[in-house]
Amino acid sequence: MRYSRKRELIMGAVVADGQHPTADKIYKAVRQENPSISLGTVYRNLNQLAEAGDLLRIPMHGGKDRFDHNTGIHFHLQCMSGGALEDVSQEVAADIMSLLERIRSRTGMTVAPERMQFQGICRKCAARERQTAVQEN
Amino acid sequence: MRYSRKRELIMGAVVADGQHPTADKIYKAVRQENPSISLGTVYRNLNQLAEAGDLLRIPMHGGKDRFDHNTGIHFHLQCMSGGALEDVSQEVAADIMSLLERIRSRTGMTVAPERMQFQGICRKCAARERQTAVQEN
DNA sequence: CCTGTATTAGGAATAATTACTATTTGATAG
DNA sequence: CTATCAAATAGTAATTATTCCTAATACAGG
Repeated sequence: MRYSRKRELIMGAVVADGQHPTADKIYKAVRQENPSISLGTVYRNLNQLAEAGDLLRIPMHGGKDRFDHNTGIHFHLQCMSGGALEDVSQEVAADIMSLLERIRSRTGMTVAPERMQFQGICRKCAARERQTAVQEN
Repeated sequence: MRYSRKRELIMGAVVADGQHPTADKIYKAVRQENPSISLGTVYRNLNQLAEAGDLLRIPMHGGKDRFDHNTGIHFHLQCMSGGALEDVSQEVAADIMSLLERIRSRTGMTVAPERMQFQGICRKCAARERQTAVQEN
C-alpha cells in the first residue's frame, strides 16, 4: 500500500470524527479539505484501511456501514429506538470475552469479538421511554 | 391480516425448509406449488409474518436476509468461513441470557435477545481448517 | 527526469429489497 | 348466491449502499 495524500486525509477524518462515521460522512468531511476526492476513493481507502487493520468496518443492518478508528477490543450497541451506534461500556467487556470463550470451549464455535454487535435500547432512549410512559399515565 | 392461500404456502415453505431460508429460496419453493406467486408477494408476506411474530427475519451482513420458523429464544452464528447460518447450541443459551441481563443491570443498555447474532467459525469449518493445516505441514 | 505501477475521478453496474398500480381475491352482508 | 369493498397480488419500476470499470494521474525508485 503506497502512500497517498488522500488516504491520509480519509484516515485523519475517521480519527477526527471520533464517533462511528459512515463512508458518506467521511466523504463530506474530506471534501471540505479537498473537493476533488470521489466517493469511490473514500470507499476503497476505508476498505483498504480496514483490511490492513488500521480501522474497523462495522456492518449495519438496514443502513449504511460505519467505520471506527478504535481498533482495540470493544463492543457496539446499535440502538433500535434512536438508531445510534455506541460503544458498550468497558465495564462488561471482560464478561463478554469470557462468554465467547465459554462458547468456544463448550460448542466448538469460535466467535470473533471484533464482529460482535448488540442490538437493543441504549441508556438514553430507555430513559426517554420511561419518561414518556410516566407522562402518559 | 386476512387469510390468503399464498401466505399459507409461504409460511408452510419456511416451516418445511427447517433451516434458515432466504426469501429467494422460499420464492423458488412456493413456485413449485403455485408458479403464479411473485417475489414481491414473498417478501411482503415474510415481512408481515415477521411483524406478527410468526417467524423471525435475520438480517445478514453482506448477503440475503434469512427467515426462521423457530421463534423461541435461541441464537445464531454466521460462519465467516463457510457462510452458513446455524443455531448456537442451547447448551450456552442460559449463559448468553445471563450476560445480557448483566449488561442491562450494569450499563442500562437493554439488548434484544432475538436480535443477537454471532459471527465466527462454526465447528465444521474449524475442523476442516485444522485438517488443512495439518496436511500443509 | 523517466518508467512502472498504485491510485484516482467519474460514472456505470450490481443486488437485495421496497414501492407503485392496475387487477384479483377473500370475507361479509344483503 | 351475488354484490361490495378492502386486502392481497403480479409485474415492474425504483431505491440505495456499495462495488466495478476505465482512462487519466501521481507516487517512488533508479
